[in-house]
Amino acid sequence: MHRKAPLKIIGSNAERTRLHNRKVVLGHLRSHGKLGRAELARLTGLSTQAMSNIIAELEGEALILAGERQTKGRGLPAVQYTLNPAGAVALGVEVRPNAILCALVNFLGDTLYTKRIHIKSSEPAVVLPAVKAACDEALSSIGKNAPPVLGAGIVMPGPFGRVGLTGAGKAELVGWDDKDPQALFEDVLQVPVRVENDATAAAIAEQTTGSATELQSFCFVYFGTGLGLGVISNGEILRGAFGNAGELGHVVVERGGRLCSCGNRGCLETYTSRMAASEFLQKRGKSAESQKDLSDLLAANDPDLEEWISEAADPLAQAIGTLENLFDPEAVILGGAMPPELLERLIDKLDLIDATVSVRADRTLPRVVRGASGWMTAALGAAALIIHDTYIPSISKVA
Amino acid sequence: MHRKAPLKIIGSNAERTRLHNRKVVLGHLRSHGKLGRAELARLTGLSTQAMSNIIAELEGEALILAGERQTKGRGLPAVQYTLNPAGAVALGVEVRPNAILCALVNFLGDTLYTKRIHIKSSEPAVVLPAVKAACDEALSSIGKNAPPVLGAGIVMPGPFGRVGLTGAGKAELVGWDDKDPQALFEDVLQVPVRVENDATAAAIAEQTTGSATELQSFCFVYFGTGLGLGVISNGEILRGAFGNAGELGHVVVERGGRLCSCGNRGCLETYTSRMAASEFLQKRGKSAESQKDLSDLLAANDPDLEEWISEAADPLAQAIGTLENLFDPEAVILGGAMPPELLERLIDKLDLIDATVSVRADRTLPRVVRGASGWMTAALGAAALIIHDTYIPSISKVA
DNA sequence: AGATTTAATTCAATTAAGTTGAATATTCAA
DNA sequence: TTGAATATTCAACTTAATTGAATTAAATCT
Repeated sequence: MHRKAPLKIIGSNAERTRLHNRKVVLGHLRSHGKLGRAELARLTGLSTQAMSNIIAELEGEALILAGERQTKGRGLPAVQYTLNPAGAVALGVEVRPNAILCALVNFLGDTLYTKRIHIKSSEPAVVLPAVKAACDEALSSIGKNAPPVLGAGIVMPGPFGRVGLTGAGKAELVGWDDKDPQALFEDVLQVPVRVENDATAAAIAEQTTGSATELQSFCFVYFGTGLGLGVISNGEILRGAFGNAGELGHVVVERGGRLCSCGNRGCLETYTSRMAASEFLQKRGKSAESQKDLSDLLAANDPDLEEWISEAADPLAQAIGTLENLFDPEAVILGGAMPPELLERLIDKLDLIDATVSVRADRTLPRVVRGASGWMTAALGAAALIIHDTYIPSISKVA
Repeated sequence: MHRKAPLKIIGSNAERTRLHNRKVVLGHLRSHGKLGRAELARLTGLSTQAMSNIIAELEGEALILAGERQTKGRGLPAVQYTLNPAGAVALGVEVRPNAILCALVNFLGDTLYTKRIHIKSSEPAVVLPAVKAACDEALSSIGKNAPPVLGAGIVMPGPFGRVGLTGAGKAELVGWDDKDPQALFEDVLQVPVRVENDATAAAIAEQTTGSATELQSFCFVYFGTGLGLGVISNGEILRGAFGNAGELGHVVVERGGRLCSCGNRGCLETYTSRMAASEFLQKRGKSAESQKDLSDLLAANDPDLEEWISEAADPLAQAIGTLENLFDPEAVILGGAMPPELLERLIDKLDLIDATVSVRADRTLPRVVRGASGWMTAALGAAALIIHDTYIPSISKVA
């Protein structure tokens, strides 16, 4: 993940074809809810016979469930298949300098279990066993005959690799510098592991269970410690060459503006982020370290918080304009570790740029919508990422 | 292209598998130059026998050429295969309001023919026959027993669809509003057609024959009428939901800055673009409408042009920082319809932001490099896009 | 109500394109 | 000169698709 692996382009054979087709079927079932074999055959461009075989295989593994026959006009009513929520589970873990957040989700991405564990050090020797224990507990929470574990998604603070953007107010993990987190976690957990950044994971959660289930292209602005961005474009995750794409917090919105901890001036995250809010409020003698603090202030119509929101909205609106022009998303979603009401207020205050490629006559969605938020967002997203991988073939899309 | 087509995710069968594998083989041959069957089998994860069959097929179609056996240590020396430059050709067309630029390239993307044709109107009824005639002439220029034509890439001014970013100094084509250019061109030319925006096409040209042949992820800043951006991320073209991604010219770099024709203030293209340069120089009583004018002024060390370059470099540097943080590319490439020397000067003047995710200890490439430039860039890129499609499977990448 | 049409699904046979293992050719190294 | 290493081909086999005919059940027609 943090080293640049020259991407291997490989050939296909019968086995990989079947694997691909299984994913294609699961993906269609996810987005349509329920479908019959014949309909699936049409959607996928495969023969009904092939579809029957694939369906039989998936049903045999309990990944899908046969439902009632549904009559739709003439002809034999089609047996409707749906994803089996209990067909599989996935683990999600967010590693922070002083805590581990662990989540378990079912095959639809719905939350089954969450837990927060305090850690004294973020070194691998401490983190790895703690994560192992947390995952074991999560799995035992759902009883003995648990469904297969598809894997574990791990969220760690980026950016990855030795980049000139460290100490940027980032919650750095010590002791992980020259380690390969994926290999280490895979070794300890004994399931397939994927490591991602928080914003991307949260974006996938949004697509799996949140407000982006219908979207193929969107930008997810993630309020974490800093300000991250997860981009899904035509169904694909945008990672960049080194997995560091989406460093929205350090996009300059004001030349020569506020000094940022990264050394530059005018970074978005000095205006619009949890950190920016708490610093602003601290100057007014108010503490707003936790989400609850912010919620309370907002509920009390605190004028200082209102003032911060107004102040933060402009740079954010400008940045959103940039995202629209560069990524041409269907919508921009705001989420993460901020109280939902605060995000709503922020969205209300946005004075969006009125000429970007996203200003279209035929829009159905608002340009900016609120997404899922809360402290577990990233961990749940990490788990959703694993589910996502079982739906999304790394393949043949046809316009 | 300009309507949002819900992307179809389809299954695979034996036929599609072979098609995929052919592309995989061609792609490896393109990036490695020459390879033997066994090596190709290893790279693609296929059996040597399967590779032999695929190679035989491709050789039969004259898309690849068998070369000398090459000894590499022990064992039977492997027959080296290369792409056959004369194996196929592709057409590229750029449609502008008053001209059509037509190009023909060989299977490696090398230029075989270029031509500029003046048109009186940009309406379909005028453009379509003119393009047809231009393409016919291009093809007849290479003689009677010409290789197969893979298709035609068409570059037309974006943005596509009815967006709120029109009249943005854009060279608009009249009469194309509710038309489907792809279908129209396919109908007239009788070959597969792809429609793209100029910046993306130019980016692909850069990857096929320019300075990005080794890159999987890069941003191509295209100086056209305005300022465009083509993004290739992990080998995939970033298009956005409606094909309008990369509208770099209207990214705001200065809040409340210069008034742009789009109605906003502070758009990058009001500072850094051909338009901006000619306006600047016009105020100083100098004309710089053509590339030649700019070349001449630069050769003469014109102080006004130097001043413009200095002035244009800062906003551009800031925008490049944004691109780095959002896309995490291997490099940012500057190219398009600007004299190469001017691009060099501009790059020299760039005072890049010194803390972005692209600032890495282990960089091998400069953060910003100059790419191909010239008036034909977009048309050649359109043709390169067709070549690109025959190399790039829409598929299974494995990290 | 009974016949006909339509659509979903399965059955049986076929086919495309891969894999596997043995055989052959060519070179390097001892 | 002989044996090991590597590339390639030959022949047999396997996987997972396709095709066309048969079966089932609902909707519509007479």
